[in-house]
Amino acid sequence: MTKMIADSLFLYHSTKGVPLYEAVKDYFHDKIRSGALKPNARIPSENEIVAQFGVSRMTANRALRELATEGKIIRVHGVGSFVARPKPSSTLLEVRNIADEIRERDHAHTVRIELLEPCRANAVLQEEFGLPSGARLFHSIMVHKEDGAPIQIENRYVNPALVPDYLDQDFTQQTANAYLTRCVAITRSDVEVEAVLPNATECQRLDIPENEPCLRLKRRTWHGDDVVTVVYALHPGSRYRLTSGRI
Amino acid sequence: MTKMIADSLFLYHSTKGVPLYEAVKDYFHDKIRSGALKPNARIPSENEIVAQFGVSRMTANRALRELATEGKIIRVHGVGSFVARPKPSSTLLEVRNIADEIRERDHAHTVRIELLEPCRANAVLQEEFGLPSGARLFHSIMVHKEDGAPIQIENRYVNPALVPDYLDQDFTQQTANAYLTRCVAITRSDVEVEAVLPNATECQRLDIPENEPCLRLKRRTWHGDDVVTVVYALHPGSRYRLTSGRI
DNA sequence: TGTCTATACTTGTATATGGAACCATAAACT
DNA sequence: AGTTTATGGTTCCATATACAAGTATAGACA
Repeated sequence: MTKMIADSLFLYHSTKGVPLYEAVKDYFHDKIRSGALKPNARIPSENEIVAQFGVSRMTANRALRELATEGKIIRVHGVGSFVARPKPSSTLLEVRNIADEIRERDHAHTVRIELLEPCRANAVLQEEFGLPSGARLFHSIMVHKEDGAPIQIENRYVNPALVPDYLDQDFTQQTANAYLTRCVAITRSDVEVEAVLPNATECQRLDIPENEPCLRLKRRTWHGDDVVTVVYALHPGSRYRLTSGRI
Repeated sequence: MTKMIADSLFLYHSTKGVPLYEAVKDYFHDKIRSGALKPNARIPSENEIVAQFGVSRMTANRALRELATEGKIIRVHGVGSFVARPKPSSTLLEVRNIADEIRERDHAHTVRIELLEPCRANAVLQEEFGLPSGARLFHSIMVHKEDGAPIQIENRYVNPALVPDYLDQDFTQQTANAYLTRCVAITRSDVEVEAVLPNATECQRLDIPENEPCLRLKRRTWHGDDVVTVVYALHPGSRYRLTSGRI
């Protein structure tokens, strides 16, 4: 009677090229997805898998271990393995580089540099960078365009200690983002998104009417414990939208 | 002379409770993070690790294999293992359940049900659900409040084929989101975020002035190939902000 | 009845061993 | 010179084996 089960495993493994441990993984993963194994249901122990499928315990172990790290099942030392509850529906939104996004749509990306100069940190920037009062920073303002239409005001502050040559770059050839990521390794970053009304200058730069709402992204990037850059990106609501790829 | 290297591994392993393969992982992970091993640099082969650290090849294998699945290194069959290039900076934004978010801030979450009835799909909804023209749907509108202040209008459409009892629920006890995720397993979802100006009704429901910009999230959730629900969530820009936890 | 103990079963780790598949390079051959 | 063939190194997979450590349960004991 172990024959039937072994056969269904064989289905997964018959197409050669699939490792045995993958076949075992897929076997249980399918049972979970189809609902045949419901949340909290018990998964056969490693030794039971050995007996039923005729594989070694180490390959059973690898199959279950990887299912666990993928969040499909939960393993409890000394007790057993159980189907994990599906994650509470939270969706991940990928905030991407504007230039890449535009190019991927096969549109033309151009940038206009409005400002590129040193400056001093005000109270807010001190807080963001975690730097002492009046610290020196670099400041740039650029307008990104998609097929000629302004789509983002990039208002960026840069830590000169980490990127001393920032002001000398030609950002029409290489976006600030690209330069910075090549210059220093990014270890962490965070983002905030909100809806705001732009001021007069911003309206003019984005070529939009006075009361058009905008998406404002604030993104901080870190190298170790140091903030590399803080960028405020302002997008006109009519021409831009954040999208989750998938998942 | 292998002694020195073995000693530095011993540092990681000396604190008992750390498995050997973890110690090996940490050893190389630290070298990568510190910059001692730069991108594309070669990592010792499994056999070299065996010789240098005196561990078995399988534990060296597990260490490197896990580093690879974590994206720290890249392994090439028949060639060797190499330090991976750090990911281009794209950040993930987690879009969460509004009620959970509020409760996590230790604030009071209340909801007011404005509408709960069957309806027919218009052209847009047909498209979203992938249903035939004039299909039946359920429609609900609720206003979520944080400590009494309106913070979200949840405008939701539900596929009756998957959730036939939607209209009979008491959504003051359990949010629609919670009910749906308990009812049917969510296999996929996507989100879009944009900035918009609310209309008069929405302003009144959110208790905000006419020209306050709002964040509008559209979220579709799937069960297999079927759309379970489409929800439009409208947040006042002054009281809400999307935030990335970390990563 | 309540408490301790032995036992069996579980996952977790570590080793030794073997073969397959893949790649680069050197050597042999045309 | 150009092509083919060995060869040594690499990752990858699978097995057999052993012990450690956690958990639950049955049974002995007070």
